Amino acid sequence: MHNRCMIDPRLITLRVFARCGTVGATAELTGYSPSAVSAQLRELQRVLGMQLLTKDGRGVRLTATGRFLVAGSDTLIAEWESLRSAAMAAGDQVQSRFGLGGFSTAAAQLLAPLAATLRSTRPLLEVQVLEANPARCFDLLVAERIDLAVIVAMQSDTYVEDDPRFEQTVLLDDPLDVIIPSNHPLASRETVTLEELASEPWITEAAGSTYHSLFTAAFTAVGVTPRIAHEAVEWETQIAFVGAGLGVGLLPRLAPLHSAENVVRLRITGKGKPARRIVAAVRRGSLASPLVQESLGILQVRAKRILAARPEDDL
Amino acid sequence: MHNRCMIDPRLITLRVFARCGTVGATAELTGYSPSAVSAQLRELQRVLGMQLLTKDGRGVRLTATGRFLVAGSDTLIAEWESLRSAAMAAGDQVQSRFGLGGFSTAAAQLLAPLAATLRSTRPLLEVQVLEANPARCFDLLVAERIDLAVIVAMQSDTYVEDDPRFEQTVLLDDPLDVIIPSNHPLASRETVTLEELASEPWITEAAGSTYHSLFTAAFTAVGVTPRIAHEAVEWETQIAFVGAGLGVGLLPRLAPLHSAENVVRLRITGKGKPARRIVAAVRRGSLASPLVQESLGILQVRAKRILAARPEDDL
DNA sequence: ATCGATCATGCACCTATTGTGCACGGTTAT
DNA sequence: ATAACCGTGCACAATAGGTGCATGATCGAT
Repeated sequence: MHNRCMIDPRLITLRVFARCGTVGATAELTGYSPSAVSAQLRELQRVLGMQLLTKDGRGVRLTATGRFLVAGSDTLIAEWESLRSAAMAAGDQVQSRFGLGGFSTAAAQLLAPLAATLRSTRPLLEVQVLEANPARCFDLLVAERIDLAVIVAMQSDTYVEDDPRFEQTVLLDDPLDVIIPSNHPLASRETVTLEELASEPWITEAAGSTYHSLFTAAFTAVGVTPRIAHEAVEWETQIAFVGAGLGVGLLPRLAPLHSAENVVRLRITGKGKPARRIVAAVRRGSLASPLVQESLGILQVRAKRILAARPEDDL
Repeated sequence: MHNRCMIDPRLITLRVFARCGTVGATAELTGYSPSAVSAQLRELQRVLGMQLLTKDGRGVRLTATGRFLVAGSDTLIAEWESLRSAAMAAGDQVQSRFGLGGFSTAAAQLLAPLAATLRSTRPLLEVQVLEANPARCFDLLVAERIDLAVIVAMQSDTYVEDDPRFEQTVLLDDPLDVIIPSNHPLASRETVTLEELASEPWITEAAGSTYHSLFTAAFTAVGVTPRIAHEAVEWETQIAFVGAGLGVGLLPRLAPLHSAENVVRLRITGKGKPARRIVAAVRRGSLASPLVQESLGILQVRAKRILAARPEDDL
């Protein structure tokens, strides 16, 4: 289970620490115990002869040298990933472990089939799927726990498109639909605009969550300020709220609506066509790896099939 | 004493193996036992999931994948050295170990003072000097046993100026003199040309040795084919041979002639002014390291002082 | 062909690196 | 003041990783 990476695991630990800021969180993310993380970082400083950490309140903080090292290590990691991938591709070799990460519907609709396919085409490959939210997926990528993540990219999210640590591939744009109670005046319509629903009570996720920013982005695009009446965490909960007549909500096309008979799904028309973008992310440099290539191919096919299954859709 | 490097030591071992071709030689060079090297390479293949070695007769040989990996790892190592050096420089940090390598007179005249200076300016730095011939110095650099080498560069040698693994700095050009018996007809002269000594019996090192190629290069430059009468390994032996009237020889200016009273040293004039070029070599990327910078500075000063001590010389 | 030399590797054994679990001291929030 | 949190040191345990020797395989020389 240990280092499949050529870079000293302690440096990886330092990188994870740089992301989450505390020894405890680093331990949780890497799978080590807090004392192990502490010892690793101490050893790293001793071996390199650098002071990387300083006491800061009840925690520790990276020194300037530490930040410098972490920042510079990005290209180092990418270089290694690139080399490893190229060597795997050049030698027609097989790797033994492959970690996947993803979030909710993405995981269900894309990762599960991918894992199943890989399991059949490469019987002796050990595939592991971890469900985690996008932010954690990136952490897991950094921590080398997973090799590929399928995540939802926000337009206005903290993650930047050109992070030197990752490479991303767009899989598909999943449009957001509106779900309203079946006894709603607009329930017989095929399509609506967000403006028409401006005065409705909305149901969304808690502020700060992954989908809340998607929600607000959709409305700011059309210049409407929605009234948020309720908050739900799971899609199922939100659907139940809508079914109970508490309000209306946004639901990605990929999220199934099977169990709710008193809720209808309407497509959104107008200038603001909100969508969530589903992308695959890998560590920078690993794109050339045969397994990553194959996986991306499978995901692309799956995405195309999903798009094709839609009746007559906007591109 | 172990990994001061962030790159997996097993990859370093693989790189050393790529240079010397046998497990035994790799073990000797890295300081491990043969079984350890064997186990390391086996582990490396298991972890990476690549077949890097193949049986070849009674030995093993790199596969195409293995060669690819080794070739690509050059930039990876350089990248790390560069990062480490930059971090050291940025953070005003000190490293604890510093390995020097060099050859014969170079070691004596340049490395010894350097080591002494470093020992005084950085008391808690552990300086280690290894005497080794140029080829082995490069091996030791690859094996991370030393960090800086002072070696003699041949014009027509196997090492290439732009090896992606090393960076080299010219320290000084050390001209070759002629040594002849003091009862020789030309002994009263100040200078001679190689043409004048074309028919003399020459004393040099065995073919294939470091200085033999320097020797032949000097003569091919003036279009003369010398008659090699005797072979000697040490300068002292050669000088003794000349003193005994067995022939004449070439001697670098830096090699001292103190103990021989019946031998005279003559400068060479004419179009072919043979010289050996003394250069400092480090792993590519480590030039930015404060210690390397300081060391190179000290060496340059020392080289300049040596040049200045010469009466009136060719540039 | 035979013998010896050379080379890689497996095995038994040992060392020491490295991880865990728990307790402790310092720091912040209530 | 008390409680919660964070990082670290320590005893102990696991295991990765080392050595030394014996073994098998191959090549060169007599």
